[in-house]
Amino acid sequence: MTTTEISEERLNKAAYILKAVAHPVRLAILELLNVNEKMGVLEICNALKCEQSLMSHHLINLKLKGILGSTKEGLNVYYWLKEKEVIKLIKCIENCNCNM
Amino acid sequence: MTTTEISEERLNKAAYILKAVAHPVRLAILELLNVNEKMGVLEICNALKCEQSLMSHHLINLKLKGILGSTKEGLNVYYWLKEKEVIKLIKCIENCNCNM
DNA sequence: CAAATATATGACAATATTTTCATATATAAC
DNA sequence: GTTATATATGAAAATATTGTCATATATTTG
Repeated sequence: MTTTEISEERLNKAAYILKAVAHPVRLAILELLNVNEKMGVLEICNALKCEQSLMSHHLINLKLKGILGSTKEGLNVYYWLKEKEVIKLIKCIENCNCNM
Repeated sequence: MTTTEISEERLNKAAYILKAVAHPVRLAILELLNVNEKMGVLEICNALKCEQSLMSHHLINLKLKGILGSTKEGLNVYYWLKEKEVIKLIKCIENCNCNM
């Protein structure tokens, strides 16, 4: 295995995780769960004005990548921010002097 | 203008910039230009084994968003990393405990 | 000016992501 | 068990991104 291969794999992984985060609704989920510790799906839907099924897709996407955790309690499923590190990505972007 | 609107705009912008970065070749460009100060297009193509036209598209994408700068000197166009802050995004992702 | 070189552009195809919708599943309440 | 509620799932449509190719433009060299 060459150094280039390792590096390529590393960049693939980084891009894969960055892609998961690079969506306005998913960023909003992260900020919400950074503030709120633990929230049910409908709670998140209401807070972000996003339809339930679409929200499920987003939440499962983030969970799959280890960014969120979830637990079922009765009828509700609660999600939380497992990988707090990702909040720094948003802070970092906001420090940038980039154009829209 | 409500707080929610401002926040939505802010998240749209953050997602937009994160998307620009969330690609293995574009991440590689950033790392290369973080180390190299200033590079011509063909130099970058060769270093990253990427076809010229595709590389132009990537470079122009990053430049459009203010992440890279460029200057023409004779036949060559040199690109550099204008927004060094974005390198922190990669570092940040590498500190995360996320899954592929 | 013709030829060579470096880069950009634009249209299009290929592929991936996002959204929607209908429905499935699981649990709780009656 | 029937009904109501919360969430997940999967297919398909809508949309966006990525990659390819042919060619345009600009500059230099002979």
